[in-house]
Amino acid sequence: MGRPPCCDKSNVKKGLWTEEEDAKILAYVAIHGVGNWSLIPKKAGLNRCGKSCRLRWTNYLRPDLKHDSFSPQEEELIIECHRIIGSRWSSIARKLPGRTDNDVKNHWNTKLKKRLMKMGIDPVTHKSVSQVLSEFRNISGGGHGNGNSSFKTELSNNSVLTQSNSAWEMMRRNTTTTSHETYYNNNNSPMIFSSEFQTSPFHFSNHSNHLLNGTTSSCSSSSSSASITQQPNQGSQAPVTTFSWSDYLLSDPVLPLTSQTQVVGSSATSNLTFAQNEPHFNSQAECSSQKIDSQAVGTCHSASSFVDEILDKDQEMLSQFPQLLNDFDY
DNA sequence: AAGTCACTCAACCGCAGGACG
DNA sequence: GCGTCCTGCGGTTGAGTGACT
Repeated sequence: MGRPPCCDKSNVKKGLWTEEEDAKILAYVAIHGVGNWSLIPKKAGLNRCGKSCRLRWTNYLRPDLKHDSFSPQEEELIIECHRIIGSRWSSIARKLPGRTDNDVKNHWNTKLKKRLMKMGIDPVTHKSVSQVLSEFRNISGGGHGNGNSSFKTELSNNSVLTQSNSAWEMMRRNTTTTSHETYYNNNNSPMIFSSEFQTSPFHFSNHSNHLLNGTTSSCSSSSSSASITQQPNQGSQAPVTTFSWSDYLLSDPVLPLTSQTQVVGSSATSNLTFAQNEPHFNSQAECSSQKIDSQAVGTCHSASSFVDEILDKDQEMLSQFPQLLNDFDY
């Protein structure tokens, strides 16, 4: 037995709103404020579903909304947030004053997604197409020939995102603090996250400008705009371990921490700057988001061999199928 | 000028979760 | 604990519009 409809849909108007209807809502809200949207249509004299009224208000009539086009800074923030947390539009919209989740979602679907595709970046994973294809080939080929198939599967399943989601929620809950929060993955690696990202201006890298200008950078360097800061060596080399996808799921924060991987928001200039204390981390231009993600979720050193393999296969594919990327059609 | 296509964006839909009695 | 109501959310749809043929 399904839930009853919120209103009698046969007797309510649907479709575009008229100026008169807008005026009624605005007049009602100006006097009574928002709340209990199911009653507002009746009280405001509207033949609309309450849900529709709420949507009209939140997406269009709210006085704090911007109705101009998205700025390059806003676009960059959307792309970066999407890379981190995926299609959680309401969370992304909260980073953009005056924008609604609907605005952000529409802008992503109509502009930003296509822009990334044109640049050869998979808009879902934010990895280069060649990387995605390479991973797909490894997965569909059963991962034979190496011992890291579980790790590959993990990558394709966005467990990085799983962690980042948790980071994001933490960020959302701490809108005023500038302290660093720490949480842990299943390797018991503390991940330090700066909630300052909440309020600070966005940091633009050269790559960001490439994104915004629609120019194409090399695939292997084009998929992340997060600044990668190499920190000085901080202790011993990370141990080499065997990965499985579950190793990258966020664990209960109350579990003890033993290892040292950190994702740190830089305190001064950048909201989305990740720093690694992994001693072998390198931030060369060839470092793809794959590499960044790998390191963000575990021990860089352990992941790097896999990443190197990916990049090698990338080169191999390019040499074998030079037209592949140019001809790739979404 | 007319028809077609592609794009944008407002609006809808259904589900999930919280609040409350 | 359960049912109901309300709100929030993400995915999807379709009307409107401009570009193109």
